[in-house]
Amino acid sequence: MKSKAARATISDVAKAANTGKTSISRYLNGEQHLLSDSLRARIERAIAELNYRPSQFARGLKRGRTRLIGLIIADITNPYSVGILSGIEAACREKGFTPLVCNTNNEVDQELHYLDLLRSYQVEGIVVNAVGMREEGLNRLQQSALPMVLIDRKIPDFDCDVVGLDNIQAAATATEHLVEQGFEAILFLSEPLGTVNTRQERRQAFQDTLTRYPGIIAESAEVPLYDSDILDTALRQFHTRHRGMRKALLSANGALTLQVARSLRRLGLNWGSDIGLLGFDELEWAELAGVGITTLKQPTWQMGYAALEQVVRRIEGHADSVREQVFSGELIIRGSTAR
Amino acid sequence: MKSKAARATISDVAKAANTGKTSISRYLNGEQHLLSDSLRARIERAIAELNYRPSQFARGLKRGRTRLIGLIIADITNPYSVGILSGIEAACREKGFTPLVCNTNNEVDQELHYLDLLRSYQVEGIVVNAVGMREEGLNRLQQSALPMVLIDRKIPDFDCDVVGLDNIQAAATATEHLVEQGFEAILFLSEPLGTVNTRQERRQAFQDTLTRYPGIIAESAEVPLYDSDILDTALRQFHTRHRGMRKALLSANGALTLQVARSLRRLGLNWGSDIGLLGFDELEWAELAGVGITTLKQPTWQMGYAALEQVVRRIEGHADSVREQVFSGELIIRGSTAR
DNA sequence: CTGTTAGCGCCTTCAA
DNA sequence: TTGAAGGCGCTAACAG
Repeated sequence: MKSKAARATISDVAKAANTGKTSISRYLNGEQHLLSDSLRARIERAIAELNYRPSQFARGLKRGRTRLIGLIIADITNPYSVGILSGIEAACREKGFTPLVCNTNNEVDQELHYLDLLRSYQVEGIVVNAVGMREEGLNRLQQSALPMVLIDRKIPDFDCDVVGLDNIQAAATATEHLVEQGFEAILFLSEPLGTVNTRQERRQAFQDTLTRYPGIIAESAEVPLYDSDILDTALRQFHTRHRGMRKALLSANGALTLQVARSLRRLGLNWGSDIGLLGFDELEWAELAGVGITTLKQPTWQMGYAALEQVVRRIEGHADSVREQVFSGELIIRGSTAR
Repeated sequence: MKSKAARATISDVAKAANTGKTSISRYLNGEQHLLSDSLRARIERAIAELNYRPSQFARGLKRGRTRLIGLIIADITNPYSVGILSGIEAACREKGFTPLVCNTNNEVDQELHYLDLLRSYQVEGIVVNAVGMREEGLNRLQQSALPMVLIDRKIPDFDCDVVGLDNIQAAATATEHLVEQGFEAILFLSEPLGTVNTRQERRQAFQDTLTRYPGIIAESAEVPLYDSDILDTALRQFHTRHRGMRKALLSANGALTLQVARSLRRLGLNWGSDIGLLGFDELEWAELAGVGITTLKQPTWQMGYAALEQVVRRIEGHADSVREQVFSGELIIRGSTAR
């Protein structure tokens, strides 16, 4: 009975199977057809007996293949990110990779720290869910010639595979729904646009759509996520400015929708009756909040899965031109946009 | 401008700094005081120029210290887990470890799969939110005398550090709150108890507490998380069985609370007015759901942090007897338990 | 203070 | 069909 902590090595197995390391290595690497039946049987027994597992570290060192994939997630707390993560995880499992999850907590220096970290662990590829990420970190990424896929948003001036939502279509769908429901003034709410293409595209599509409906008032505001005063003020003013009209809010992401709902509560406004509300990103509690909140659901799991597939494709040497995969959103209608 | 993919190695740096590898290694490992100023300066320059980062793989191979910690999370989708993860992450960052996150999706074989995986990456310790670790997994774990800390629940017949909630106190607090609010019949809802000590303890404490209030009806039910029929039936029957009484539900975890709220919606019952509702685990949307849902909040972040601290302590050789760390819950009162 | 050397566990020629 | 030998990048004696 081997009770010492020392992990069995390939040599131990070789000895136990009464053969050389090479054969063990072959056995481990799918070249079993090269081995005689008896040898293979011996090897199998030895491995089982010693409870042997090859060291990924030694392997990685030797072949440069670590089977590790780095994930940079801006905010693990965000349900959007969790959906993505979940899809990536599943895909990793299927493809034989292991994700190294890094939560940057929306902080730039964490981001830099983690980029170094991922490099030092020699990840074979990176998936970046850039929600909230800023320029500096992204620039840093460009330098490493590592297979990389962006999720949700692009990096300005940097060609790279992207997996994201069809923002134009989604925002148009959402806006048109509000129009159909008879809202006369609509406020588009987003976190500060910055250089985030996702936010820009959504707002642009919102505005473009409403130019086709000249009777309808289109406004937009940029609000920081965690400043409730600013948000309260924006909403209150919008509400009083258009007294007597049917008004609606269009929130550009799920985290923001939560804040908006809280703000409406504070202001004593009810979505559905006093004001319309539609938010990007599905929320598990959307149906439970008052009369329900209409959402535009992103297929996050699929997007995560697709992103990982794409990095793996790159890792395996696919050198096609940059690929942009775009998924469709789905409108889930609830009470907050009822007539 | 070095644009080739080849990462710089310690030898490259040595060459560039016109010295030997040893000095570089010393520089990297905090033995800088052993180096002359000029040499140190040369090394610094070389490292910066080559953008060199030591390979954790080579290091791990050599020293057996991978600085990797495995996390086994039962369900990454659960906000509880996310809170834990977040605390672990922060602690890892502080202590210089990197988490390898594995989501078992509540499946026992995933758990086994990941245990092997973590072993092959030679993690130095693991933190486990166990799903159903039995015999097989246990044996493997015990053999590999790997530092390990459990979160939330224990594993039957397995001595191991644990970090969890003070279930007795928490359940008592919750139950007493319901009593104080004048509820006359209370239904304790939990996923099937199985061998999960957490669930058992909560229910036990619920029952024990109510024996002190003989006038109050105590019932309990075990419902699978994703079978809405069973849940609907349980709730409907409980409701009709005690017509005319003030009734309340006590849900044993956050994921379940969500299902309960949905079920109440389907049944047309309003929490707060038709029936009381109190759930373990804080929910970000708790205040937005109708009149609000009273919750018993667990300090998840702190629990994750503490768990990681404990593994690290073990990794560093602390051989104290098994340690059980227990955190207090906090009751957050909202409309669902109002008089 | 600095450099040389011998592996860590594994894969990969190359030779038998 | 099998095995021996060398080296991946790094650290840790051991010498200078």
